Amino acid sequence: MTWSTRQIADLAGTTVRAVRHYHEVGLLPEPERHANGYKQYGVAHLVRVVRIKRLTDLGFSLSQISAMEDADEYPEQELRTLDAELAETIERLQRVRAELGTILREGTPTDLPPEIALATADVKLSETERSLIVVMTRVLGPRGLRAYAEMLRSYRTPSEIEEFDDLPPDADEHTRQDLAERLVPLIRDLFDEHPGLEGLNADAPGGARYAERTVGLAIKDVHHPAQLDVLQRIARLRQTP
Amino acid sequence: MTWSTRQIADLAGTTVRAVRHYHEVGLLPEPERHANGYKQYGVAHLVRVVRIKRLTDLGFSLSQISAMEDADEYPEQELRTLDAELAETIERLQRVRAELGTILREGTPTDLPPEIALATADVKLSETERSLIVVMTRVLGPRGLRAYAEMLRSYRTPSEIEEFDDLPPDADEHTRQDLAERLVPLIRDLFDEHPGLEGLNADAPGGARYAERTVGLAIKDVHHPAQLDVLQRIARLRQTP
DNA sequence: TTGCTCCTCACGTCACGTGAGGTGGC
DNA sequence: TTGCTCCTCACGTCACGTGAGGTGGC
Repeated sequence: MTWSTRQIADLAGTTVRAVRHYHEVGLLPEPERHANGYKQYGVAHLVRVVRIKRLTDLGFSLSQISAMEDADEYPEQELRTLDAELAETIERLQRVRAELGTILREGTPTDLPPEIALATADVKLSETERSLIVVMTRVLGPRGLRAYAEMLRSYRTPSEIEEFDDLPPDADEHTRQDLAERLVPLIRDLFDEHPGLEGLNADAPGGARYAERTVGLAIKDVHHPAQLDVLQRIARLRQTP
Repeated sequence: MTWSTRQIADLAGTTVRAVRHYHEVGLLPEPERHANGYKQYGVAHLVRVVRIKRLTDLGFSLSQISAMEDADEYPEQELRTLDAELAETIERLQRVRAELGTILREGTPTDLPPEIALATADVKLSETERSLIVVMTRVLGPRGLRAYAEMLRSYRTPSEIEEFDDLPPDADEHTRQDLAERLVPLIRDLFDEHPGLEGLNADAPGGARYAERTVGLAIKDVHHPAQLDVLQRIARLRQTP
């Protein structure tokens, strides 16, 4: 008598499968059956399913609900914990929305962290530059990142860097030495204009050495031998003025 | 050369298992391997994992990310859709929090819908009464529910109803008739004081007939034959004044 | 016989988590 | 030999969704 599975599901505002699932996990006792094997639910079952539905809608897990039924006292602690979790989730989602807002307003790329993305909003960068920026964002500390972003804000790829990026792998020594010599002053200017670049990796989370090694590996990975040779020449030129 | 699985995972701020999962679903190409079978990731892989991490943190699913990589144009539509979904989620969670707030402030039970829970906040009810209220909340429409809640607000279980709830299953005819006769005027008063009770199920979502049948079944379920006999006597008494 | 409702397996979903069992270089 | 890191299965998580295949009464 009374109700079939579909009927309590509809009455409780849930699905047939959910009701069966509550049987499976032991949250809802199985009712008696009709001669043909059909389940027959009563008011007590409906009350339980409605309760489960209410609590899952609030955000409780089935095992929490199960524990609360067992405890059988007013679940104040659980309610407060859930409320705090919801507050945290809401805050996180609001931060995400704020970020989505900037992305949509500024048309910033989706693959860089917010600050850096904003700093590079109206800067054209090569693939290589973008890749190395990503690596930087992963090894720098907050202060280093800010200094780096500040530098990027006024950065415009010089034609010499374009030359460097497009350097043929078989470029002869003269070409490489010449390019190195023309790059050195640019780098000097960059450091002069942005003193923050000096101690860039001072607050790197993994340590300055780790940051340095990581960026070094990245640089080796994205450049071919001729380009690496130019970089070595630059290093030598900067050491012996 | 360059990085092991653990190393890109750490650099990207994710887990080794996540990186492997991205291989499994085809979001991340497998890198070359060292002689011993160890994977060797490069900058391109790191950039990709960081991008995936950013997008999943924003709330995109892996298949959405996959589709966005294929499309390769600025995913404005997707960003807007996600933003709208987040706005909706936030609103829902805020409603839930508001409800949790009332529950915590008023100490209302967690198994009744908000309005009704408030209406019955300082009313002592028997198990049977509570069960039938739950059933009512599932069959009434919004207007019916409001009228019902309004009635409950001033409801105090009369001693005759307590008698009815505690009626022994083998109560003799005289007892049952006497109880029925004493209950009739109470019910009349209830309807007189709350005219809204008249068309209670007029806006029931499943139809008035369905609501009536459902509540009828519920009443049959929670009472024993002696009690049902009293209810029949009441019905007869009310029809022939 | 056809439709409709109910039933019980049992695999699928999503983004990984978590061992189990084995290998390679110090 | 012991520790550490890496590897590949492969099952587990959570709350159900979704068929597959079969039954019972009109």
